[in-house]
Amino acid sequence: MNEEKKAYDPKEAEARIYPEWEKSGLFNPDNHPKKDGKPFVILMPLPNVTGSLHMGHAFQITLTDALIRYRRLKGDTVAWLPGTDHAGIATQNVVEKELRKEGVSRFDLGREAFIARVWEWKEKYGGIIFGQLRTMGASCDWSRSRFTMDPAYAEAVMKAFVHYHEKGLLYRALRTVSWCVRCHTGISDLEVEHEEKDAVLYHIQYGPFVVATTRPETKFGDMALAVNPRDLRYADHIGKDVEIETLDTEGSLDEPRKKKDGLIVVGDEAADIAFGTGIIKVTPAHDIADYEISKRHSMPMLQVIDDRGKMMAVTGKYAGMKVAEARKKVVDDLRATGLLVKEEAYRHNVSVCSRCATPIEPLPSWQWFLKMGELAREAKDAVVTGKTRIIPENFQTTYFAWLENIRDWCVSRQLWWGHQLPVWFCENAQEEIRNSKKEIRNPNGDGRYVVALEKPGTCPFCKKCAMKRSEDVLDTWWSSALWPFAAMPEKDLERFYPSSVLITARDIINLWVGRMIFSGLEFKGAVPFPDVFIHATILTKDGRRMSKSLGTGIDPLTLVEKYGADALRFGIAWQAMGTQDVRWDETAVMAGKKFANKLWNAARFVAGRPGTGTAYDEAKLGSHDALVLQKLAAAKRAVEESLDKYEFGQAIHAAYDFFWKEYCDTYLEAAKAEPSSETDAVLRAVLRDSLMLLHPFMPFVTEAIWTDLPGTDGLLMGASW
RNA sequence: GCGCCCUUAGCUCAGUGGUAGAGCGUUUCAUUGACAUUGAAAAGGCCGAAGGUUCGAUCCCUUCAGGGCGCACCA
Repeated sequence: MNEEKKAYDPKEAEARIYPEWEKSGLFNPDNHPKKDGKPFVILMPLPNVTGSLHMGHAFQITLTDALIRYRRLKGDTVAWLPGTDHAGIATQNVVEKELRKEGVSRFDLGREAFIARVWEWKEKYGGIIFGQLRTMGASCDWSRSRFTMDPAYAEAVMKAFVHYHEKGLLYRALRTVSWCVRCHTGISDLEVEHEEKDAVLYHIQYGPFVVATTRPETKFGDMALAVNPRDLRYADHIGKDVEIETLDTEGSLDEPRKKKDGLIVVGDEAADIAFGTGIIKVTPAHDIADYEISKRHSMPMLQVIDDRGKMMAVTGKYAGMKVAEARKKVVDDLRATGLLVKEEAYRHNVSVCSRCATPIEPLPSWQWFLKMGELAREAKDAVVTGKTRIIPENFQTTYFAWLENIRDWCVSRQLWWGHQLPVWFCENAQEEIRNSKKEIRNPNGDGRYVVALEKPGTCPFCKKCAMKRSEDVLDTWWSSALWPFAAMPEKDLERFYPSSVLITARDIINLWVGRMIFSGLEFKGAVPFPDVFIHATILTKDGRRMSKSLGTGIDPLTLVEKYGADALRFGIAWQAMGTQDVRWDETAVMAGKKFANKLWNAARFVAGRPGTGTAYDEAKLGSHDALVLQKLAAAKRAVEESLDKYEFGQAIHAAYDFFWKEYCDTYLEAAKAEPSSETDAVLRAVLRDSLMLLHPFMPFVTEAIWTDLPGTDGLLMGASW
């Protein structure tokens, strides 16, 4: 320690110490002196390869590393397993955006070249976040890092697909699904978000009835009208055709005309007597609820909007218009022909793509679905029976709500970046479809395919074609669901599965945690972790969400630059009290910087005392000495108890209070007044233990002091609690 | 719409069935002595509102107000 340096210099220490830790090999449990302890394993929630460190990561890394370092000191065999997620849609979007700047689309490049481009991008930027995690002091076992598209990982992904297919849980179907016209893919229910927006509820004349709808432009795909069977106003019409007047799609855009048509009236509980006029126009191709009604009544469907969000040929003169434009025109024409009865201002939830916020366009398409019934039941049971605890408990509600209303998981995506499905189609069958007159939008719409890890040698259907691989890829969450075990060597699997606790954010409880739970049960016969700790979300000081697009984000790296990594970690842990959202307060980080300095200077004082090299004799202790030792023991207990309950804030408050008040302000001052060699020895011993108490939260400064403290050898991170 | 959570000092948050706590901020005093990134002290709160239970409530119950979140196929 440099005697002349009165202030702690985090930059110098951090730059020096992290490489020392890495060089020591202690991050890897196999090199750790305590490699035969009880395994303590944490799976890192996979950052996207598109990612760079944000406050959410910083929060999670701080808490996880605190626990990891604590358990390592306590003598467990600790493994914190890092990795990155290929993040299908997110990454594809980023690279497409980059291409757009060059004036090219992915279609200009073609699939192969585009994927090569994404890989290039991944190689260049995919590891950036790991460097940032190092800056934060994360003590991960980098030697065990995995990427969800590593060859071994890809193999596990493919095997899981084949497994579910053989078990009859995976099937292919033509369904109206949530579709993003911008990302150009179907997405799952969990990737749909709802935004409250102002809209207009149009009341439209349908023969003798009036129907209220927010989407008049889909009327060309109407297959029926639905009323509630208990609705006395309409009950007599159920099962009957009604003649209606509707817009004529022929002719010129300038001359709106009416024509006669017929629609059947069905009785269905989905129709809410109290809403609108109580009548639904059933448009199975463009509304998921309507699709479900259509299934119950065996109706056909007619697609009128295409996968780019444009009106299709069947809409005649409206063909080619974008949805918004078509809506406006259709409303004008309805008004001109007298079919528009009323317009009503209406505030409702609009479904948007969670990736790009584009309004969802429900469309019929061929997709693969994983049957959720049995898997969901098992996933629920795991939490009900306590095999996995969700902490805090009230997040169980989120989990159960999802599992109880769950629909089959749409796992296929019409993207290029991702795990291509191990599905092989008969080319001749596809050719037939292309030549047939039937309107089948997806050329994969034929049943002649094989699900297999390897491409079949001969086509079992036509015996001559080469067979063509499905162009779809898997939902990115399919591969992350396998994270607790995929591509893990057998030797590691024995020790590291199941892991000890998962520390993650609440927005992926269902997207990720739930899916890991049923995948773990399915493939390993055991839940992947006994505890799931859901940490708080960090908000801005005025209570808004931190978001890049709103410009409300705070960059943790800037804070590290300004105050040091320990200070940031301190500030985060200090505020991690309950699980209530945290309104970010930078003064806690400043307090952390001051505290690091306090530690540093206390150590300088102790180093300057003559008697610190020896052990103290308990018999010779004075009352101050005994008291500080007693307070230390209490603080130690408080830290242990708090960390065992994932109460990080409470833990660091206890350590802070002890060190600043009891040790520095009280004991150290008393030691100045009545110096003795026993006191010097106690000063040293208590400092040593304090460093250990604080190391999980402030690893750099404690390590820096430890190295120079008499009576310690090796690194603090490898020491014993 | 249903469900969950929050409301305590100027700010961000702890906390307990029985004189209210921390960090930061504010005020006063101390200064070459580990640290001014300091020490000592002080000011500052009818613990969101109204009822109820209780000998007693900031804490338990009910209702209300404000804020947040989750879920939902109201067209």
